[in-house]
Amino acid sequence: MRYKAGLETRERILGATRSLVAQNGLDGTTIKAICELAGVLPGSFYNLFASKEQAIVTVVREAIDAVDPDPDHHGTDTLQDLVDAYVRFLEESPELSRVYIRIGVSGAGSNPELTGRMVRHHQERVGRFAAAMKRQSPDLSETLAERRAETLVLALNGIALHRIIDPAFDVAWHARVLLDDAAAVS
Amino acid sequence: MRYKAGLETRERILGATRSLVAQNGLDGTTIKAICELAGVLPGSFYNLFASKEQAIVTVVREAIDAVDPDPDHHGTDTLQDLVDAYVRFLEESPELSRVYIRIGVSGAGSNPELTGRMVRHHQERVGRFAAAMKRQSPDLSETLAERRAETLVLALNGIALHRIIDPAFDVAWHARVLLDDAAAVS
DNA sequence: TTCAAATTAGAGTGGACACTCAAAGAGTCA
DNA sequence: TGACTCTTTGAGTGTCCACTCTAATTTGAA
Repeated sequence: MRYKAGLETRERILGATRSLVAQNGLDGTTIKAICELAGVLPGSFYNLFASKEQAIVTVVREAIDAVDPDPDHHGTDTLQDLVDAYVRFLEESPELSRVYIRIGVSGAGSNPELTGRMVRHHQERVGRFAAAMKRQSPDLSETLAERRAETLVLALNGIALHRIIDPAFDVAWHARVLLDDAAAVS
Repeated sequence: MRYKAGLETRERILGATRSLVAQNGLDGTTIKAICELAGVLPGSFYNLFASKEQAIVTVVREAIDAVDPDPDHHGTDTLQDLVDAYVRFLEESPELSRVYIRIGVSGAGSNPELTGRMVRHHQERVGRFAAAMKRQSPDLSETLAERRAETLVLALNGIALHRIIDPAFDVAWHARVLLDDAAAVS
């Protein structure tokens, strides 16, 4: 894995895995399909990855990390910033976002490392939304902000999900409705 | 399929299928597991069902139908009635509701009949929510009510989804937040 | 140019899968 | 009871899966 050729092949394999997981889900993605799309034979695949799962986990990690934008902005962004960032992620990285939603949905399969990562990611995400909420309406109690933030995050996931079935679905508009409704209360 | 024994076996198989699909998803459910849980051998399974898919489709249909409560009430129920009914379904039929969410959400696999059924179900559901919204705030335009209703339905799905990962999740509370937020705007 | 290490090729393995089938066993009529 | 149909049995089939292995080829540092 030190030569240039190997690194290129690795990228081709990850790209193929990303597309296939986005299209067919975690279970529906086979080594054969990955190899064909990447223009590689099984021997090459297993020279670079220990297992099918390793390739998929790599792609999934990539997807989870891509959802959390600008980690530096922690503590300054508004609720709208966070919602906008998510919408942008959904629109600008359709393949990665499909991967992200697929795991969120299928519970990350049976991989414990991935499940743990997804749960932690969710908690962090809710925390970040809750902090933005509290900044916006300081008289909100800590726990109420957390719970309301979770409602919003999960609702956004519900919206994002529908795009797997209907690619033309207007995610931005619906996300905006959720944001406005939440704002109308506080 | 005319004798009593056959009908009983059929029910046992469907029950096993329902549990397994709820637990392991559509792809993760195997004939072997269904047969073991139902206390039946493959030959018996194939005496009653033409394929694994047929058994799964039967269970999925059941789940989709169970979401739509009281079809007679059409045209009289409030938004809160509809939300409450969904929450009740989620809490009282956990297995069916997991099946429902798994397909609604994963795009029903690659079965076109099932996908079509799910899309139609979604549209009807949105229509029913939209009608309740218009009844509540008559000055809402037709299309706006539809789109806002869709936002609500999808957000509810997002909430329901989280229960697959966390069975202790308080669906009712979060559903209420969505309902109240939506009401606060109109 | 040499040569060890990295990379590919591609046939092959064992296991799990959905599904079949012929024969034996029950249930339900006349 | 006889006769017919439905049901169960359980070993068996072919296919596809993730994954392995050996030998050939390519790479790049010295």
